[in-house]
Amino acid sequence: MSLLDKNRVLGTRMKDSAKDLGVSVTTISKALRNHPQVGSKMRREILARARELNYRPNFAARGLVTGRSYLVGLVATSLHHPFFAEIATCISDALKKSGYSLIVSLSDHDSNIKKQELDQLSARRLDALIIVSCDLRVELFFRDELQKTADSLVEQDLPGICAHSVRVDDEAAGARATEHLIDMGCRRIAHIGCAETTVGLTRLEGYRGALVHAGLEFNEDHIVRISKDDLDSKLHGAEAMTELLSHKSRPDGVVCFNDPLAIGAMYRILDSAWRIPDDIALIGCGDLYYDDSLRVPLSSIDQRIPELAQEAARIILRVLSGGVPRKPKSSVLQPRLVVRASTQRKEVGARGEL
Amino acid sequence: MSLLDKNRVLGTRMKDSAKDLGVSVTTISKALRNHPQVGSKMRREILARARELNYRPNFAARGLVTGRSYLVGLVATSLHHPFFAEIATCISDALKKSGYSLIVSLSDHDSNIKKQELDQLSARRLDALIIVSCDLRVELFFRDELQKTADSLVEQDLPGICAHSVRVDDEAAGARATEHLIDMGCRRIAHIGCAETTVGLTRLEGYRGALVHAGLEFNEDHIVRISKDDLDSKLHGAEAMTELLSHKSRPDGVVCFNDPLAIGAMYRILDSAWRIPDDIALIGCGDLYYDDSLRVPLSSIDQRIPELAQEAARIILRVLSGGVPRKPKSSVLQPRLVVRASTQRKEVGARGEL
DNA sequence: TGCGCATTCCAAAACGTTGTGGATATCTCT
DNA sequence: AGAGATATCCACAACGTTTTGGAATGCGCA
Repeated sequence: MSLLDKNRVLGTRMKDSAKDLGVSVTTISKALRNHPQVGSKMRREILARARELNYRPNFAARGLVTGRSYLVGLVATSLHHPFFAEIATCISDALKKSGYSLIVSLSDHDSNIKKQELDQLSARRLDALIIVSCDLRVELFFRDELQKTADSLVEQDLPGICAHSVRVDDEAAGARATEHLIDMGCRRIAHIGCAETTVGLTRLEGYRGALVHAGLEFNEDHIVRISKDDLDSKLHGAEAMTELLSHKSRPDGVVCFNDPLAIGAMYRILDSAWRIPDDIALIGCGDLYYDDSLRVPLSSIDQRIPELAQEAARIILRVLSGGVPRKPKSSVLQPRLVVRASTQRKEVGARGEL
Repeated sequence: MSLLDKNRVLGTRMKDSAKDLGVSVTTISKALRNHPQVGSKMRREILARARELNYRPNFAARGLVTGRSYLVGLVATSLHHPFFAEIATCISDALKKSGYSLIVSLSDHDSNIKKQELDQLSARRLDALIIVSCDLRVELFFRDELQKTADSLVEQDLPGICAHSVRVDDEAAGARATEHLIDMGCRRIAHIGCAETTVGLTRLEGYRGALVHAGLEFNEDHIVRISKDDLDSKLHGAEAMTELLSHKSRPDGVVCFNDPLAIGAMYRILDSAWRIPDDIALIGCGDLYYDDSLRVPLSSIDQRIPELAQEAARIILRVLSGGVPRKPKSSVLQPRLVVRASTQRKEVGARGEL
């Protein structure tokens, strides 16, 4: 009864076809994996029978002997943010094609990864681990464990961890956005950003660098720093814009840390009867929140998430297939400018017209 | 070298502590799982040693003998939609506590589940499968396979499949929203909905039922049907509202299929210089897109996703722990009305004032 | 002392697969 | 025909855990 039950749930085994066809399980195992040691007519016969019986290999048994689980872990803080959801979707997509499945581990409520969670993941003998997080506290827990599995991969740079790393160049993101506004003729370019995250600081650095490089003045009055928890709030974007508009030297261009902030700024600008982009050009970052109800289509910086995910998957697959670059490599993708109406001025190159 | 490599990656085994402590692996196995057959001092000793060696059980080996993978699959079309992201997060959270991990399988690009994907999932011997999808085509592929695993669970009702089911009462959602507008004194209540999905049709049914029950007229001119692909578009909400405003009998209340449509409608109403909620009361559904930049905070119907996910997890855990209600049970959660400014009229009960 | 009974431990057999080291045929070339 | 190569196939031992059916020990009790 217990045995019967098990068989029903666990499905057919190699042994079953073996008895039927009068061959050994070894031969079946090899036939199913296209091992050259088995002849073509035999292979055809075995495959046919396997299909008949609806045979599926038992991953647990296979994993036990090969030491591989064909499982990849994804650790993230949340799926609510489109950035993470997009990453998860793309990675799952890319890995699936090679027979890997994705285990997600989310630490939504408290942003710390719990000990128990870590234990679970490492007990599963994951073939690879992908960490994508803006929260550096993740690092503390994972540092010890990570060192042991060479096949891990980190999205953001976590200092002190030996792992592959794929990320987008945040400084370039800030710089590209700023340069674009400069190209469009803006001369008093403001920044609505965040000083509490690494990403925010780096983009700010890119913004500053672009200004300096173009010989423009870096004006502290043109910087508004948003708190970490208010970053996805259009309301705070609008408030920041109010502050910028109140200064004596009104900006003629605004680089925003992300799209929600930019959208908030946009509404405030329009409500104050300024024109976009003619009076004030506006650009966001992330290109995730493009919203068809926007009054002016928003230019943004594409973070190239699909390529990011694909590169991560590519590295994992290469490491796992044995063609190993054991030395952790850190690859940096260049963000891409997406120009829409919010920055597209007709009279390009007409400098200093204000 | 190959062996050495494996040991490094696979970690310490029971055998290792066994040799150290001079006990058998059986005893260790039982001690680690709090089996009563092992004495308390021995257990303490073993646990201490395991902690020292940073021992983690090998799930593959355990799964091979127990027939359980401690893996739960989640099949969804996409994580981009907040509804799915929320479900995934909550389910992962609830299962994690009992030692289960969540494997996600997304079929984003083509909405059909691919054969290969199904094979992968069933090869993993998942302990349970959760299907959450608006797309009934999923059913065709899964019907055969699902019948074999009794521990599966479906979020939406899939006809012809024998499985547990947890869902929110869509008809009630449509009805609650409509009743609320009636309570607020609305008499010409329009509906911006969708006739291409089951959910849309059921909510429409709830809307109609509430009208009839209150003795109000069901007016075909007050129904706008949005195409399945435009459901998350504020723009289409606005267009629908334009159409409603153009009719001779202007609605004094609008029930929208979801929040994005409602937000689009809201902007069109305000742009046409009508007041919300005094001239036109407005309610959405889903309560997912609450947006702090909204000009009027939007009333909505809470779909109770966390409870939905927890109920799903609870069923799974109960089935898996052996206290089995083998007969598939279908539980239906009641949606909850969330009242905000877009429907909150001061003069409640003042009926027929227009 | 000898008997029953807990308590505490263990050896051996699973679980379903893969890898190793032959064994047995079949062909090729002299 | 005989030697060597080449193609097929197979028995057996892993992999790390759980489960089963005892075996040993210590205890009270007659």
